[in-house]
Amino acid sequence: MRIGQLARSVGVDTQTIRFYEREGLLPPPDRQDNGYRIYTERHVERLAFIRRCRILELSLAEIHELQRYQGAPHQPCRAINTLLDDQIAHVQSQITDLQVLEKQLVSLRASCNDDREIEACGVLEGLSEGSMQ
Amino acid sequence: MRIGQLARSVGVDTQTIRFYEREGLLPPPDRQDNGYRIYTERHVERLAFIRRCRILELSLAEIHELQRYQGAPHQPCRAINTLLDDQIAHVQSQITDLQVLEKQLVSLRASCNDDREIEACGVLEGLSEGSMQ
DNA sequence: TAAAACTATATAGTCACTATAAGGTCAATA
DNA sequence: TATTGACCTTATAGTGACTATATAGTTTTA
Repeated sequence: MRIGQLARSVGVDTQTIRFYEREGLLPPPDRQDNGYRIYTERHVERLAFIRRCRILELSLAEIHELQRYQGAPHQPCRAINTLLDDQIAHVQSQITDLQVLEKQLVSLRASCNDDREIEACGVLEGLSEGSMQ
Repeated sequence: MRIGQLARSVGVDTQTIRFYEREGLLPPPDRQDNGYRIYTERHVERLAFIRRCRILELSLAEIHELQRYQGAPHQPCRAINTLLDDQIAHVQSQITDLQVLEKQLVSLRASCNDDREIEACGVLEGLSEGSMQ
């Protein structure tokens, strides 16, 4: 299949596919005489793998790492689980940070309604005078 | 004061200060004969305002917008509150997304322990076979 | 036959910095 | 006096994961 069909079947842009190839995440496929890339089922699977990892917000470097593990099937899988544990910890800390941020924003928002002049706006005041922790 | 002292007093890098100046967020200060920037208390306040906004994850464009409002003190402050409401909504949706992500990661992680070979690793299997929703 | 849909490469833009290079200025010290 | 070190200047490139644009060649469809 050509790049457009691969793109549609996995749900990514053709540009993204070429980008993954340049980055070494997707092996360079054979070419037709006219230079068009021709992909196989293997490529579909490989690209789908990448996308699933991206949905889980693994970085391209981490995906690269996972691909290296795939090439060494008889090694222990501890490193894979560590990678995932790190990602879980990272996501959890992001959630915590955002919850703090939300509280700050909501509290700032509560300091004003919509019927004032900017001069008297509690929000701008709060931001200007550093009444944040 | 010079750029280093401003940087220390607000807790940013000198590069970041010059960057904000280039971006139009911080007004260009006067210069000494040797070309060094000299800052006033006004600049300290202005920079601190920017940093407080950044802590709340407002974009530089949004901070720019807030600064424009500061120059029009007799306009209604509805737009400011809308900006904040949008930011709150954005943060809340990020939190929701990350919570879904965390569930997926934890569930994937539960499919393996550390004592297998990569070939049998439940994590890699889960990622490869698309057993995700 | 001509238009449309597709493919190719190369290059620049996004965001908010951060890093690096290459150099000028100033005060204190050897 | 020479030099070290801390500070300042500008310009340019890099980060991550794409996304957009420009330009051109090819295939398919009307």
